[in-house]
Amino acid sequence: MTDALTETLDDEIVELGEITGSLGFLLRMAQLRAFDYFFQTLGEHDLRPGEFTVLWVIGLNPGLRQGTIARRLHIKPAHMTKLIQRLSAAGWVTRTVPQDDRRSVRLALTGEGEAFVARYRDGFLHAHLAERSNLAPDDAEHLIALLRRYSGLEGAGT
Amino acid sequence: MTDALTETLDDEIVELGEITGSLGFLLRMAQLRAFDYFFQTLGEHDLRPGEFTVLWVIGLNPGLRQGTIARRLHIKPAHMTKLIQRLSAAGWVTRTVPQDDRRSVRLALTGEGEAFVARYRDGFLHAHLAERSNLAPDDAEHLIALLRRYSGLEGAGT
DNA sequence: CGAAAATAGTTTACGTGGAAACTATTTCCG
DNA sequence: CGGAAATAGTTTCCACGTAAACTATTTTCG
Repeated sequence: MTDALTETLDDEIVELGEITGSLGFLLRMAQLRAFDYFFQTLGEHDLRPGEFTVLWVIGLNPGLRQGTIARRLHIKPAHMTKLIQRLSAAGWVTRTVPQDDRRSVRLALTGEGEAFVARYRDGFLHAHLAERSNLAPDDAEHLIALLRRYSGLEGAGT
Repeated sequence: MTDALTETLDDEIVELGEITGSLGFLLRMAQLRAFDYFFQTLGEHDLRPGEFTVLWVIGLNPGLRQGTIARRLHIKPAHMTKLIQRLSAAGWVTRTVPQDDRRSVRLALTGEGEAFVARYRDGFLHAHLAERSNLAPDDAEHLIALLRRYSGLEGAGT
Protein backbone atom coordinates (compact mmCIF):
# COMPACT_ATOMS: atom_id res chain seq x y z
CA MET A 1 0.00 0.00 0.00
CA THR A 2 1.13 3.55 -0.63
CA ASP A 3 -0.11 6.42 1.48
CA ALA A 4 -3.40 6.68 3.29
CA LEU A 5 -4.71 9.47 1.12
CA THR A 6 -4.48 7.51 -2.09
CA GLU A 7 -6.00 4.55 -0.32
CA THR A 8 -9.00 6.54 0.75
CA LEU A 9 -9.58 8.00 -2.65
CA ASP A 10 -9.23 4.76 -4.52
CA ASP A 11 -10.81 2.07 -2.46
CA GLU A 12 -12.77 1.59 0.71
CA ILE A 13 -15.81 3.61 -0.27
CA VAL A 14 -18.25 2.36 -2.87
CA GLU A 15 -21.41 4.36 -3.21
CA LEU A 16 -24.51 2.26 -3.89
CA GLY A 17 -27.09 5.04 -4.07
CA GLU A 18 -30.76 4.37 -4.49
CA ILE A 19 -30.24 0.77 -5.47
CA THR A 20 -30.24 -0.06 -1.79
CA GLY A 21 -33.97 0.58 -1.96
CA SER A 22 -34.52 -2.04 -4.63
CA LEU A 23 -36.20 -5.13 -3.30
CA GLY A 24 -34.59 -7.37 -5.89
CA PHE A 25 -31.13 -6.14 -5.02
CA LEU A 26 -31.73 -6.52 -1.30
CA LEU A 27 -33.10 -10.01 -1.68
CA ARG A 28 -29.99 -11.02 -3.55
CA MET A 29 -27.74 -9.57 -0.86
CA ALA A 30 -29.77 -11.14 1.91
CA GLN A 31 -29.71 -14.51 0.24
CA LEU A 32 -25.95 -14.43 -0.08
CA ARG A 33 -25.70 -13.70 3.63
CA ALA A 34 -28.14 -16.48 4.50
CA PHE A 35 -26.16 -18.83 2.32
CA ASP A 36 -22.99 -17.93 4.20
CA TYR A 37 -24.63 -18.67 7.51
CA PHE A 38 -26.00 -21.93 6.21
CA PHE A 39 -22.66 -23.30 5.08
CA GLN A 40 -20.95 -21.86 8.10
CA THR A 41 -23.28 -23.98 10.23
CA LEU A 42 -23.87 -27.05 8.11
CA GLY A 43 -21.07 -26.87 5.56
CA GLU A 44 -19.20 -29.61 7.36
CA HIS A 45 -21.88 -32.05 6.27
CA ASP A 46 -22.64 -32.68 2.62
CA LEU A 47 -25.98 -30.95 2.55
CA ARG A 48 -27.50 -28.51 0.06
CA PRO A 49 -30.38 -26.27 1.05
CA GLY A 50 -32.44 -27.22 -1.97
CA GLU A 51 -31.94 -30.93 -1.54
CA PHE A 52 -32.87 -30.86 2.08
CA THR A 53 -35.98 -28.83 1.35
CA VAL A 54 -37.14 -31.38 -1.18
CA LEU A 55 -36.47 -34.27 1.19
CA TRP A 56 -38.33 -32.44 3.92
CA VAL A 57 -41.39 -31.83 1.79
CA ILE A 58 -41.46 -35.37 0.49
CA GLY A 59 -41.33 -36.57 4.07
CA LEU A 60 -44.31 -34.41 4.96
CA ASN A 61 -46.25 -35.46 1.86
CA PRO A 62 -45.41 -39.04 1.00
CA GLY A 63 -46.97 -40.33 -2.18
CA LEU A 64 -47.36 -37.03 -3.98
CA ARG A 65 -46.44 -36.72 -7.62
CA GLN A 66 -43.05 -35.32 -8.46
CA GLY A 67 -44.49 -32.45 -10.45
CA THR A 68 -46.86 -31.41 -7.68
CA ILE A 69 -44.02 -30.94 -5.26
CA ALA A 70 -41.88 -29.24 -7.88
CA ARG A 71 -44.58 -26.69 -8.66
CA ARG A 72 -45.11 -25.90 -5.02
CA LEU A 73 -41.41 -25.25 -4.52
CA HIS A 74 -41.04 -23.40 -7.82
CA ILE A 75 -38.63 -25.99 -9.06
CA LYS A 76 -38.73 -26.44 -12.82
CA PRO A 77 -39.46 -29.95 -14.14
CA ALA A 78 -36.05 -30.39 -15.71
CA HIS A 79 -34.30 -29.54 -12.49
CA MET A 80 -36.68 -31.63 -10.41
CA THR A 81 -35.82 -34.67 -12.48
CA LYS A 82 -32.14 -34.27 -11.73
CA LEU A 83 -32.76 -33.60 -8.05
CA ILE A 84 -34.86 -36.71 -7.69
CA GLN A 85 -32.32 -38.77 -9.61
CA ARG A 86 -29.67 -37.66 -7.16
CA LEU A 87 -31.80 -38.20 -4.07
CA SER A 88 -32.87 -41.55 -5.39
CA ALA A 89 -29.32 -42.60 -6.19
CA ALA A 90 -28.36 -41.61 -2.66
CA GLY A 91 -30.96 -44.03 -1.39
CA TRP A 92 -33.14 -41.43 0.27
CA VAL A 93 -36.13 -41.37 -2.04
CA THR A 94 -38.24 -44.02 -3.77
CA ARG A 95 -39.88 -43.42 -7.13
CA THR A 96 -43.10 -45.31 -7.72
CA VAL A 97 -45.07 -45.33 -10.95
CA PRO A 98 -48.72 -45.90 -10.05
CA GLN A 99 -51.00 -48.18 -12.06
CA ASP A 100 -53.71 -45.63 -12.68
CA ASP A 101 -51.38 -43.16 -14.38
CA ARG A 102 -48.17 -44.59 -15.69
CA ARG A 103 -46.89 -41.21 -16.83
CA SER A 104 -46.47 -39.99 -13.30
CA VAL A 105 -44.04 -40.70 -10.49
CA ARG A 106 -44.96 -40.76 -6.83
CA LEU A 107 -42.32 -40.01 -4.25
CA ALA A 108 -41.63 -41.17 -0.73
CA LEU A 109 -38.70 -41.30 1.66
CA THR A 110 -36.82 -44.48 2.36
CA GLY A 111 -35.88 -45.36 5.88
CA GLU A 112 -32.49 -43.85 5.23
CA GLY A 113 -34.17 -40.73 3.87
CA GLU A 114 -36.20 -40.33 7.02
CA ALA A 115 -33.14 -40.88 9.14
CA PHE A 116 -31.29 -38.28 7.12
CA VAL A 117 -34.02 -35.71 7.57
CA ALA A 118 -34.30 -36.48 11.26
CA ARG A 119 -30.58 -36.11 11.66
CA TYR A 120 -30.22 -32.71 10.01
CA ARG A 121 -33.62 -31.37 10.82
CA ASP A 122 -32.62 -29.26 13.80
CA GLY A 123 -29.51 -27.94 12.14
CA PHE A 124 -31.43 -26.93 9.07
CA LEU A 125 -34.44 -25.43 10.75
CA HIS A 126 -32.31 -23.72 13.34
CA ALA A 127 -30.02 -22.31 10.69
CA HIS A 128 -32.39 -19.42 10.58
CA LEU A 129 -31.66 -18.65 14.20
CA ALA A 130 -28.06 -17.97 13.38
CA GLU A 131 -29.10 -16.21 10.24
CA ARG A 132 -30.98 -13.68 12.25
CA SER A 133 -27.88 -12.42 14.00
CA ASN A 134 -28.12 -8.88 12.62
CA LEU A 135 -31.71 -8.57 13.72
CA ALA A 136 -33.46 -8.49 17.04
CA PRO A 137 -35.76 -11.49 17.51
CA ASP A 138 -38.85 -9.35 17.02
CA ASP A 139 -37.54 -7.93 13.79
CA ALA A 140 -36.56 -11.37 12.59
CA GLU A 141 -40.09 -12.61 13.17
CA HIS A 142 -41.46 -9.61 11.37
CA LEU A 143 -39.10 -10.13 8.46
CA ILE A 144 -40.16 -13.74 8.17
CA ALA A 145 -43.83 -12.80 8.27
CA LEU A 146 -43.37 -10.17 5.56
CA LEU A 147 -41.38 -12.51 3.34
CA ARG A 148 -43.98 -15.20 3.76
CA ARG A 149 -46.66 -12.77 2.69
CA TYR A 150 -44.65 -11.36 -0.18
CA SER A 151 -43.75 -14.74 -1.56
CA GLY A 152 -47.35 -15.91 -1.48
CA LEU A 153 -47.03 -18.63 1.14
CA GLU A 154 -49.54 -16.94 3.39
CA GLY A 155 -52.73 -18.96 2.99
CA ALA A 156 -51.06 -22.33 2.96
CA GLY A 157 -50.88 -24.06 6.29
CA THR A 158 -48.34 -22.51 8.63
CA MET B 1 -58.72 -28.10 6.44
CA THR B 2 -59.07 -31.81 6.05
CA ASP B 3 -57.21 -34.17 8.28
CA ALA B 4 -53.58 -35.01 7.79
CA LEU B 5 -54.17 -38.35 6.13
CA THR B 6 -56.48 -37.02 3.45
CA GLU B 7 -54.19 -34.08 2.92
CA THR B 8 -51.29 -36.33 2.23
CA LEU B 9 -53.16 -38.24 -0.42
CA ASP B 10 -54.52 -35.14 -2.09
CA ASP B 11 -52.62 -33.98 -5.12
CA GLU B 12 -53.50 -30.36 -4.61
CA ILE B 13 -52.26 -29.71 -1.11
CA VAL B 14 -48.59 -29.79 -0.31
CA GLU B 15 -47.70 -29.35 3.32
CA LEU B 16 -44.53 -27.35 3.91
CA GLY B 17 -44.42 -27.51 7.70
CA GLU B 18 -41.83 -25.67 9.71
CA ILE B 19 -39.69 -24.91 6.72
CA THR B 20 -41.85 -21.86 6.10
CA GLY B 21 -40.13 -20.38 9.12
CA SER B 22 -36.68 -20.78 7.61
CA LEU B 23 -35.27 -17.50 6.44
CA GLY B 24 -33.17 -19.13 3.76
CA PHE B 25 -36.16 -20.87 2.27
CA LEU B 26 -38.27 -17.72 2.34
CA LEU B 27 -35.54 -15.64 0.76
CA ARG B 28 -35.34 -18.11 -2.09
CA MET B 29 -39.09 -17.99 -2.62
CA ALA B 30 -39.17 -14.22 -2.40
CA GLN B 31 -36.34 -13.88 -4.86
CA LEU B 32 -38.13 -16.04 -7.38
CA ARG B 33 -41.18 -13.83 -7.06
CA ALA B 34 -39.13 -10.66 -7.37
CA PHE B 35 -37.50 -12.10 -10.44
CA ASP B 36 -40.90 -12.71 -11.96
CA TYR B 37 -41.94 -9.13 -11.32
CA PHE B 38 -38.73 -7.86 -12.77
CA PHE B 39 -39.03 -9.68 -16.06
CA GLN B 40 -42.73 -9.01 -16.19
CA THR B 41 -41.93 -5.30 -16.10
CA LEU B 42 -38.61 -5.05 -17.90
CA GLY B 43 -38.42 -8.36 -19.71
CA GLU B 44 -39.28 -6.72 -22.98
CA HIS B 45 -35.89 -5.01 -22.90
CA ASP B 46 -32.69 -6.99 -22.83
CA LEU B 47 -31.73 -6.21 -19.28
CA ARG B 48 -30.40 -8.43 -16.49
CA PRO B 49 -30.68 -7.37 -12.86
CA GLY B 50 -27.03 -8.08 -12.14
CA GLU B 51 -25.74 -6.27 -15.17
CA PHE B 52 -27.78 -3.19 -14.43
CA THR B 53 -26.62 -3.16 -10.84
CA VAL B 54 -22.99 -3.23 -11.91
CA LEU B 55 -23.54 -0.46 -14.46
CA TRP B 56 -25.31 1.58 -11.83
CA VAL B 57 -22.51 1.25 -9.30
CA ILE B 58 -19.82 2.01 -11.85
CA GLY B 59 -21.75 5.11 -12.78
CA LEU B 60 -21.81 6.23 -9.16
CA ASN B 61 -18.15 5.41 -8.62
CA PRO B 62 -16.22 6.05 -11.81
CA GLY B 63 -12.56 5.10 -11.69
CA LEU B 64 -12.79 2.40 -9.03
CA ARG B 65 -10.97 -0.85 -9.49
CA GLN B 66 -12.92 -3.80 -10.79
CA GLY B 67 -12.24 -5.90 -7.74
CA THR B 68 -13.35 -3.19 -5.32
CA ILE B 69 -16.76 -3.02 -6.90
CA ALA B 70 -16.97 -6.78 -7.14
CA ARG B 71 -16.26 -7.24 -3.46
CA ARG B 72 -18.86 -4.68 -2.47
CA LEU B 73 -21.52 -6.43 -4.54
CA HIS B 74 -20.38 -9.92 -3.46
CA ILE B 75 -19.54 -10.78 -7.02
CA LYS B 76 -16.69 -13.27 -7.29
CA PRO B 77 -13.66 -12.23 -9.35
CA ALA B 78 -14.21 -14.89 -11.99
CA HIS B 79 -17.75 -13.76 -12.57
CA MET B 80 -16.87 -10.09 -12.47
CA THR B 81 -14.37 -10.61 -15.28
CA LYS B 82 -17.06 -12.08 -17.48
CA LEU B 83 -19.59 -9.39 -16.56
CA ILE B 84 -17.15 -6.60 -17.40
CA GLN B 85 -16.19 -8.30 -20.65
CA ARG B 86 -19.83 -8.34 -21.64
CA LEU B 87 -20.52 -4.77 -20.55
CA SER B 88 -17.38 -3.62 -22.27
CA ALA B 89 -18.23 -5.47 -25.47
CA ALA B 90 -21.65 -3.83 -25.38
CA GLY B 91 -19.91 -0.46 -25.35
CA TRP B 92 -21.16 0.60 -21.95
CA VAL B 93 -17.99 0.36 -19.87
CA THR B 94 -14.38 1.36 -20.38
CA ARG B 95 -11.51 -0.58 -18.86
CA THR B 96 -8.42 1.47 -18.05
CA VAL B 97 -5.15 0.06 -16.75
CA PRO B 98 -3.50 2.79 -14.69
CA GLN B 99 0.24 3.51 -14.86
CA ASP B 100 0.90 3.20 -11.15
CA ASP B 101 -0.45 -0.36 -10.94
CA ARG B 102 -0.61 -2.25 -14.18
CA ARG B 103 -2.21 -5.29 -12.57
CA SER B 104 -5.44 -3.46 -11.92
CA VAL B 105 -8.31 -2.28 -14.06
CA ARG B 106 -10.28 0.88 -13.45
CA LEU B 107 -13.83 1.15 -14.68
CA ALA B 108 -16.02 3.93 -15.96
CA LEU B 109 -19.17 4.29 -18.04
CA THR B 110 -19.11 5.37 -21.64
CA GLY B 111 -21.59 7.92 -22.89
CA GLU B 112 -23.72 5.06 -24.10
CA GLY B 113 -23.43 3.42 -20.71
CA GLU B 114 -24.68 6.53 -18.98
CA ALA B 115 -27.51 6.83 -21.43
CA PHE B 116 -28.44 3.21 -20.84
CA VAL B 117 -28.53 3.67 -17.09
CA ALA B 118 -30.52 6.87 -17.40
CA ARG B 119 -33.00 5.15 -19.66
CA TYR B 120 -33.75 2.15 -17.45
CA ARG B 121 -33.12 3.78 -14.13
CA ASP B 122 -36.72 4.41 -13.18
CA GLY B 123 -37.97 1.07 -14.35
CA PHE B 124 -35.29 -0.73 -12.43
CA LEU B 125 -35.45 1.22 -9.20
CA HIS B 126 -39.22 1.24 -9.16
CA ALA B 127 -39.53 -2.42 -9.96
CA HIS B 128 -39.58 -3.05 -6.23
CA LEU B 129 -42.62 -0.88 -5.67
CA ALA B 130 -45.09 -3.50 -4.71
CA GLU B 131 -47.79 -2.50 -7.14
CA ARG B 132 -48.61 -6.06 -8.00
CA SER B 133 -47.28 -7.63 -4.85
CA ASN B 134 -49.07 -8.90 -1.80
CA LEU B 135 -47.77 -6.14 0.40
CA ALA B 136 -49.16 -2.76 1.30
CA PRO B 137 -46.75 0.12 0.66
CA ASP B 138 -45.99 0.43 4.36
CA ASP B 139 -45.15 -3.22 4.63
CA ALA B 140 -42.99 -3.05 1.54
CA GLU B 141 -41.00 -0.20 3.08
CA HIS B 142 -40.65 -2.14 6.29
CA LEU B 143 -39.52 -5.23 4.43
CA ILE B 144 -36.91 -3.21 2.60
CA ALA B 145 -35.63 -1.69 5.83
CA LEU B 146 -35.36 -5.09 7.50
CA LEU B 147 -33.57 -6.62 4.54
CA ARG B 148 -31.15 -3.74 4.42
CA ARG B 149 -30.35 -4.28 8.06
CA TYR B 150 -30.09 -8.04 7.75
CA SER B 151 -27.80 -7.93 4.76
CA GLY B 152 -25.48 -5.49 6.46
CA LEU B 153 -25.99 -2.54 4.14
CA GLU B 154 -27.05 -0.31 6.98
CA GLY B 155 -24.56 2.46 6.28
CA ALA B 156 -25.46 5.25 8.67
CA GLY B 157 -28.68 6.21 10.40
CA THR B 158 -30.30 3.49 12.49
C1' DC C 1 -63.23 -46.00 -32.18
C1' DG C 2 -59.21 -43.11 -33.18
C1' DA C 3 -56.81 -38.82 -34.26
C1' DA C 4 -55.59 -34.62 -31.87
C1' DA C 5 -54.66 -32.43 -27.69
C1' DA C 6 -53.16 -32.50 -23.08
C1' DT C 7 -50.23 -34.14 -19.38
C1' DA C 8 -45.91 -36.11 -16.86
C1' DG C 9 -41.58 -36.63 -16.96
C1' DT C 10 -36.95 -36.86 -19.34
C1' DT C 11 -33.16 -35.45 -22.31
C1' DT C 12 -30.26 -32.03 -24.60
C1' DA C 13 -28.08 -27.77 -25.04
C1' DC C 14 -27.10 -23.63 -22.92
C1' DG C 15 -26.24 -19.56 -19.62
C1' DT C 16 -25.09 -18.07 -15.09
C1' DG C 17 -22.06 -18.15 -11.14
C1' DG C 18 -18.10 -20.23 -8.46
C1' DA C 19 -13.56 -22.73 -7.00
C1' DA C 20 -9.07 -23.59 -8.17
C1' DA C 21 -5.22 -22.95 -10.87
C1' DC C 22 -2.68 -19.70 -13.72
C1' DT C 23 -0.34 -15.11 -15.45
C1' DA C 24 1.31 -10.71 -14.61
C1' DT C 25 2.64 -7.18 -11.64
C1' DT C 26 3.94 -5.21 -7.32
C1' DT C 27 5.62 -5.35 -2.54
C1' DC C 28 8.41 -7.27 1.23
C1' DC C 29 12.65 -8.44 3.17
C1' DG C 30 16.92 -11.08 3.75
C1' DC D 1 19.64 -6.57 -5.66
C1' DG D 2 16.65 -10.58 -5.99
C1' DG D 3 13.78 -14.30 -4.53
C1' DA D 4 9.45 -15.07 -1.78
C1' DA D 5 5.01 -13.42 -0.90
C1' DA D 6 1.08 -10.72 -1.92
C1' DT D 7 -2.20 -8.74 -5.13
C1' DA D 8 -5.28 -8.14 -9.48
C1' DG D 9 -7.28 -10.14 -12.83
C1' DT D 10 -8.03 -14.07 -16.05
C1' DT D 11 -8.74 -18.74 -17.60
C1' DT D 12 -10.39 -23.53 -17.04
C1' DC D 13 -13.43 -26.53 -15.42
C1' DC D 14 -17.54 -27.74 -12.89
C1' DA D 15 -22.35 -27.34 -10.40
C1' DC D 16 -26.83 -25.43 -10.56
C1' DG D 17 -30.93 -24.27 -12.96
C1' DT D 18 -33.67 -23.42 -17.29
C1' DA D 19 -35.83 -23.55 -21.97
C1' DA D 20 -36.97 -26.27 -25.69
C1' DA D 21 -37.50 -30.46 -27.83
C1' DC D 22 -38.62 -35.23 -27.08
C1' DT D 23 -41.01 -39.80 -25.27
C1' DA D 24 -44.63 -41.93 -23.20
C1' DT D 25 -49.02 -42.03 -21.51
C1' DT D 26 -53.84 -40.36 -20.85
C1' DT D 27 -57.85 -37.61 -22.11
C1' DT D 28 -60.99 -35.31 -25.38
C1' DC D 29 -64.23 -35.31 -28.71
C1' DG D 30 -65.60 -35.57 -33.77
